[in-house]
Amino acid sequence: MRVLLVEDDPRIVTDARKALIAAGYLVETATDGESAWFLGDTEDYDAIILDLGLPQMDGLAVLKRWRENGRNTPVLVLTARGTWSERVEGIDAGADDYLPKPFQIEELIARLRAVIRRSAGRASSVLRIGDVTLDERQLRVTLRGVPLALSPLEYRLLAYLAHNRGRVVSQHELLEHVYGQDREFDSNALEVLVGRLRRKIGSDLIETRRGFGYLVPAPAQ
Amino acid sequence: MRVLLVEDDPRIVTDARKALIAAGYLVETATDGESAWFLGDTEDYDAIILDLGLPQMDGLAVLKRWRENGRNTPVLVLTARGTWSERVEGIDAGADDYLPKPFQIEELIARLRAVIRRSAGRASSVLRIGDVTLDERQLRVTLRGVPLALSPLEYRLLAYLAHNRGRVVSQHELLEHVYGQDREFDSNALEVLVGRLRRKIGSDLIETRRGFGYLVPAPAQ
DNA sequence: TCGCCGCCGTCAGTGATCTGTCAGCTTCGC
DNA sequence: GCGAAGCTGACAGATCACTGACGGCGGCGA
Repeated sequence: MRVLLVEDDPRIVTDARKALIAAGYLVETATDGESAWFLGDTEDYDAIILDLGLPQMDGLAVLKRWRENGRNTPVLVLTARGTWSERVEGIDAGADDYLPKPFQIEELIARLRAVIRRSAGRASSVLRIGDVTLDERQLRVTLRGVPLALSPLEYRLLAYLAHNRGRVVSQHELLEHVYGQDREFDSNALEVLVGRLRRKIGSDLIETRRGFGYLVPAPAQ
Repeated sequence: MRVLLVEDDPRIVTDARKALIAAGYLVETATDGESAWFLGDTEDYDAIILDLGLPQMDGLAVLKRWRENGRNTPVLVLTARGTWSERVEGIDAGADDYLPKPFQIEELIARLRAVIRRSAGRASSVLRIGDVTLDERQLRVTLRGVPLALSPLEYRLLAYLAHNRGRVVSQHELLEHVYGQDREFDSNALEVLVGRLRRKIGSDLIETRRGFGYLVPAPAQ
């Protein structure tokens, strides 16, 4: 975990740095707004600890510029200024958490952990099967980067097979999971569906195990 | 954005409710712990504002029971009790933020915005979606810099989709968060609303995932 | 109090898409 | 080579979402 500490008070820098390193973080520091902005904009940190009272460029301005540039590195704001309007501004500028000075170093570290943990929860789940990418949040399927238009049933079929990659899935099981409970077996609807899906994603991704079901092979190791 | 306000002081309820509605939120209220717990456990809110001093069941107990049931709706805790230990208890019970009484209504709203934003993993309170800018602080929506006049429902719809950018949101979920408890499922009101919103913001911002719902695509990386 | 206006739900029509069925064909295992 | 299993193209009914029109309702100013 790599952390940028932006603070101009040397005493706080020394103390916080020591504690952060002891807590297992890789710490880099900036002591003025200009260099803080540059580092935060060009380097990739897991979190930034930002003091609002800075020489050269106000911390709030730094934060706003990062956010305007689309940087969403989690930022923990430190401030001595306790009025509510300042706090509102800090919050609205895009701070992820807020810690008034003076603070216990333990609380700083606890909040930093929390901020990083929250930001880690944002990762989206994307499955890759050969040339096909399946983004479950966006319900988006791409083939070599080209978006595919799958129907709801086709999507569900693919998603189920992808989740059970490396295992042969029976037609019966597929019917249950793709269509739900009330499904008749005396139809070839599923076979038709598989065919339509194959035409879109490439016919080699889904293998047929005659008499048993279908299979998306596990990646070769 | 749908918010549950749990508070027994009628004065605060009235004031806060008015301000929250003016800020574009869909507000539902509970005045005692029992009903608060029930609503928070059964309905889906984007955030909950919870007063700790409540009749029937202590706010802290309510919060703990939600968390024990796996509910992780962001909770903003209000309390008159300002001691350090109470605050720690609130945080330990699973509060996402903490606001001591008395408070300015502006700070309440700013913190609410922040809590919702963080739960969505978003950094800034100004959302940009293509040519459209949504400033939640000012309740302003612009298209290429030109202010747009959105109705309350259109605003809530856009805000909810924008907050859930990159995720497909079902019609059912949208009805809940835009219309609240008194929602009807056998109507195409939502489709009409989407159509009206699209006419104002441009028809390509909100994608339809037939059979699944709507989506504001994540920014291209 | 009246009338205007904006908001918003309803409804019906439309086009597009989805999907089950069927018939005929291919493939596979034996 | 045979039969069963699976595949495919064509078709049509069902479903879904979009749109324009209409009108009820409430707020607001005269």
